[in-house]
Amino acid sequence: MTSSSILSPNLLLLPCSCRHGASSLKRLQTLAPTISPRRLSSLLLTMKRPRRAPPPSPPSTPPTPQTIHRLHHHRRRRCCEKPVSMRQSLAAESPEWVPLDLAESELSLPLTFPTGQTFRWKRTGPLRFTGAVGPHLVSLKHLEGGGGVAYCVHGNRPDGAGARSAVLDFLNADIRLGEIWEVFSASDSRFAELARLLRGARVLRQDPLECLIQFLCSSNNNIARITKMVDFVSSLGRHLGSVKGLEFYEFPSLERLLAVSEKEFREAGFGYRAKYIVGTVKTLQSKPGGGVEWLTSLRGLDLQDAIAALCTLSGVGSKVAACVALFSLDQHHAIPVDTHVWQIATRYLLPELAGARLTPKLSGRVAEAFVSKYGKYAGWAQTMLFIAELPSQKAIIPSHCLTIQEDEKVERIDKEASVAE
DNA sequence: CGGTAACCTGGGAT
DNA sequence: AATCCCAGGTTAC
Repeated sequence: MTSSSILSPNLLLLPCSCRHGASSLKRLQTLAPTISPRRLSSLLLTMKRPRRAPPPSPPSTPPTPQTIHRLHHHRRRRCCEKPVSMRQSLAAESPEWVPLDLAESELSLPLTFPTGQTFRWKRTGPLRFTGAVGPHLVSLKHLEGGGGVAYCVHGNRPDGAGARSAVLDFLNADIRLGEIWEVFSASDSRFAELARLLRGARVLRQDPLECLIQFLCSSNNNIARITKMVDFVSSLGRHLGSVKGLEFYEFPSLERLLAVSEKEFREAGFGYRAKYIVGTVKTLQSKPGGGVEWLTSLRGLDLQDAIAALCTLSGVGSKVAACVALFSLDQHHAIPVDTHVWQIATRYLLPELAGARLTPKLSGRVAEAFVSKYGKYAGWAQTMLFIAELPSQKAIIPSHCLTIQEDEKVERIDKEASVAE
């Protein structure tokens, strides 16, 4: 989301070159292949790691590959399920809703799903969203009276028993939002004010391949078309069912994606991103042990190494890499810096840079500033601040909390114009 | 090395 | 109606 989409029409005079970043890492690697990835990343990504905090390692969610995860679920605890006949009769019209043990303050669906983290979940009710979690077709909804969130599994899959833990894993349920926000709020009064309004805005823990392909589609693109493209990719996967007239699919495997040509992606409207996807899929497939395994292994790396590794993939620059790292690789202090985050940062974190244009180097400084202010969960803080600026949240955010207020637009334009002269 | 134009496409503004 | 601008950027000069 760039400033203009938020601020709308009269920012036409803003220089658009601010989003023309050079990417660098990949190019450097081709120019200087002898330099190690670690060295490269330190050259390009000045992002600091939190000072004392060791990487978080939630006890109940080890970095197990998703595939093993599924097999695991497949094998256990089938005895606890209801008889198949009963489940079948129930599922068609009135699915069985099971409460998740998550307080309202820990998960707000409208503040989590339609906020640009994933394009695969669809709104299937006022307070209800539906999507795939691995092989499970799941709906989530808020219970009435602030009773938290419940889920249901559609389609009577035989391994439905694994759905609950898969959903909790996907929701990053081991991370206590209340606790980390408390820390942010203590040192940041603006955060504290927004936090009250945006209670329950979480960072998801998506499947890495699924996340990567989605954000590969996102570059220099708009939400509507990204969604269309992601829908196309999804339709290559196994059909899981339909809810409220919407079709849902398991995300296609790497092997399935490998079978799609650049031409096919282009014809499906991917534009130049077709090349990126085909290239990335091919590179992944060539990794020893398999691309999925390789991606998952990035969960265990330091942030800078994970980013550097992702940036070796075609079409992945620092922004996409940070999104994948934050939304799927447990890199809680990854900061996806776009022009919008830039606006927030130059106003609240780095006022001395106000007016400058966003370059890769400065984007590194922004990330650094977020991490030194918010610590090991800086990415979560950034996500909440980002959500606050979304047009869809405007209604619930008082204007004095917004980075750029209505009456400032004119001033900004004037400033830009005078700079240009 | 740091800055810039080019890249697909479709919707909305001028 | 034709044209320009823009969209959660990355790549190649």
